[in-house]
Amino acid sequence: MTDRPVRTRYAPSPTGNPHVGNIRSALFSWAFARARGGQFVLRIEDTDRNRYVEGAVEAIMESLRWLGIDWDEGPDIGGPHGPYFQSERLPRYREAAELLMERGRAYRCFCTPERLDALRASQAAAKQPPGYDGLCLRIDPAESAARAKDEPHVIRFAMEREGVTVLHDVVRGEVVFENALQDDFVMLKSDGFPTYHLAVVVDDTAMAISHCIRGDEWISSAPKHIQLYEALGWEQPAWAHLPLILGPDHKKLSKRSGDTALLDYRERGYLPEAMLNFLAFLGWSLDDHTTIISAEELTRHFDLARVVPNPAVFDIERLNYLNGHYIRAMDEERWVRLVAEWADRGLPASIPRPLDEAVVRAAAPLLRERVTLLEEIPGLIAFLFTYDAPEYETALLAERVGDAATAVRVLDEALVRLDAIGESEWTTAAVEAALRGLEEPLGMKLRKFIPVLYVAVMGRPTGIPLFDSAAILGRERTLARLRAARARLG
RNA sequence: GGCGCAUUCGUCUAGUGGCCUAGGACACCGCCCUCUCAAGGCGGAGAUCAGGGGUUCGAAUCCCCUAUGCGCUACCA
Repeated sequence: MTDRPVRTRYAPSPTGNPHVGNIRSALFSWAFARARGGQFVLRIEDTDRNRYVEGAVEAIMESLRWLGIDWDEGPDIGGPHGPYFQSERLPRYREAAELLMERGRAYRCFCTPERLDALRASQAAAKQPPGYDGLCLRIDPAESAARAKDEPHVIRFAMEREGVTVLHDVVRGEVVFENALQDDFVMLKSDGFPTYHLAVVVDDTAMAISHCIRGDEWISSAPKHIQLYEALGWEQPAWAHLPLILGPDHKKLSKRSGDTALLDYRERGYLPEAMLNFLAFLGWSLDDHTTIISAEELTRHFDLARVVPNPAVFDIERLNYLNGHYIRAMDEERWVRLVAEWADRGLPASIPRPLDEAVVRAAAPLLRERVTLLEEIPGLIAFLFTYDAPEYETALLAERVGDAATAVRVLDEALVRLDAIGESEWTTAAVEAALRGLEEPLGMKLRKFIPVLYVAVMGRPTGIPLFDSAAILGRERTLARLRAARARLG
């Protein structure tokens, strides 16, 4: 079962933007294949024409690429087991269905959706377990074939009803299912498309998938797949059902329990390595202390044996921490590029483009320790790109020092000292020296009065370091802002 | 309702009979550092291992029962 070469796959349906839970499954499948020197396949399960969403395939590939998950075979690059769209593999499913009919393990069902609905309703009313009642199973094969010519029908799999079906799961061990409780599920729909159950078995076999790694929501249908493998006489892959990822409400992560599309996180300024690191430890661990891991290390050490069985809550705080960590860890050039990109994207249109590269470059190192999400960048440096300080409440000037009179003294003294610095000597060090010199005459610590100047210069009492900011702004703009603040106080 | 899975600090987890008076990380609190805010350093609080029975010299680790949570129960995946 596991002595085959390792081949795993990620097989999403193109029904929208992939969610983080889904991508986590892709990540584990990929990491496992890479760790074992195997292959990773991307297959698109587009068997439900009603739920197909335009652009979803592109979004799936974009999501994987963003995290650096690469595939060896797939819809875009082809491969020896193509095609990789299930909608293009219809004959294979029909072939399998027919083989099963010949073997007496499948039958046509002519029941209408209405009858099925009514059946379910009456079963529910009678507190009976829902399931097909086998009406069409009793139709004579000859009659069935005749009716099939012009009557819409599906093909159902005849589940074994005696005994039990045992799932040997890599993460959960042995799971036993009572066959008497099973249902003759539809495997080929009336439109000729297969349902997931048939398609996954046919394709995983055709594509030589060695490990079926998927979310835990699939575990209840595992007996369907196992019986299909047995009826077809094919070798099962090793099974691994991954724990679900829960939202803050402790329910399976979905649209209603918060935003979950992977790419949304990119838009908000999360780094791919932070997301990958975060996802890697949702349901898996390397050892008793590692919390930071790179894609390279993950693909070297990942092992299904260390996947835990219990569901994990998606903790955004942890993701935020990791994002900050990777921002601080990246090399200087990349950081400058990111600052430029996000500033350009988020700064008001009133600021002329292209943005002053020297300012961006000077501000970048000041931003590094203060940014958690890239989207915070514009707000922190907008004041560097305008002549005047951003709008602010005048009262803010005096807030930290207690009273307006003190704020006035601070501004007056600062103006005198700063004004004494010549245009050519205007540097961070000079500004710092001048302002530190204020402690004496003002009779208070720098930390006590400096918030006044922060507000005057950047419109807020907090932000990137003031001395550097003043240096970047230049003598004229800095003095103008201090004078403007002084004027506000009368 | 039925079936299935799960249950260690608020959260992610370590732990496979003695190394556990349960370790790490995020978040939280305090101190230090400090031009604000952060970042960083140091320290703290936080889990009677869901509850109850067993087995054993000894259990978070093995067995049984209960509770709770979640998942599935479609011609969706």
